Amino acid sequence: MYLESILVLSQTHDEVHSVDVANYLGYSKPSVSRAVGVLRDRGLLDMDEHAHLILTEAGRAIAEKVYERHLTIAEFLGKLGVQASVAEADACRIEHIISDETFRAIKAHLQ
Amino acid sequence: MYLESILVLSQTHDEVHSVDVANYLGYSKPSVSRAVGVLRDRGLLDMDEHAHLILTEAGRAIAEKVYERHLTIAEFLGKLGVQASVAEADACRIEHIISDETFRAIKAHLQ
DNA sequence: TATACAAGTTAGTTTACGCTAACTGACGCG
DNA sequence: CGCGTCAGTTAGCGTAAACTAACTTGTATA
Repeated sequence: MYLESILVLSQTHDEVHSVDVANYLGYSKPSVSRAVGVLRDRGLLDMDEHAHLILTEAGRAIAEKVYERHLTIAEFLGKLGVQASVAEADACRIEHIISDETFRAIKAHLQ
Repeated sequence: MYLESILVLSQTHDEVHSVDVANYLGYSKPSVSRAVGVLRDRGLLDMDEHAHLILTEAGRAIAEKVYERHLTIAEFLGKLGVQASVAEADACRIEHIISDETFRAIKAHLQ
């Protein structure tokens, strides 16, 4: 979720700070600070000297995978007749828990 | 998940014990014992003098709702072409997180 | 230049939910 | 009769991920 948020925010902001992620997700600054530390330890993002959050290649790959799932699932739910705002919210939860196989089936169904 | 397990087990067992739930879910006895305590405090189940687990009306309602979701989602994923065992596993996770609206849309689609 | 705010971190708390180890109590069997 | 086993509970641990309070630090402005 954090990686995905950074990716999404980077599409509309030149630079992404921890505080932007906190506002976007509705979390506290310390929660984001902790998460950034964990993700940095795992080699998924870096912070430059101005505290801008930069996804590494590995982090960007994960973020893009999750974001693609998000868009696909939300579109899929929309086609099932689910209201857009609800589809968004459910996509946020579903994107993290379904198997690759189920995701591929959903994607194939849309095409 | 616990309530749903008790409902499912009660379909094949005359009586459901904590240890049955533990085996079914692959959790330890203390984990089930704690969960049973929490669910009892919330008025969702009772234990009789022989430690049989009995769902209350409220508990049964939740268990049936979740179980219906499980069956419906698994069937839905099956129709999308997801392998049965994977559909089962994904249904287990999805059933707990989707909104009522999304569930209704899935159910309507099957009919 | 001093102050005040904004961003980020540190420290410590809470809740949830797994676990193991060890205790209690009932029950069957040699 | 006593002993082992099985079910359930208690106590305590670990991790994850949220929180608040309070600290640091850098920057902008009055």
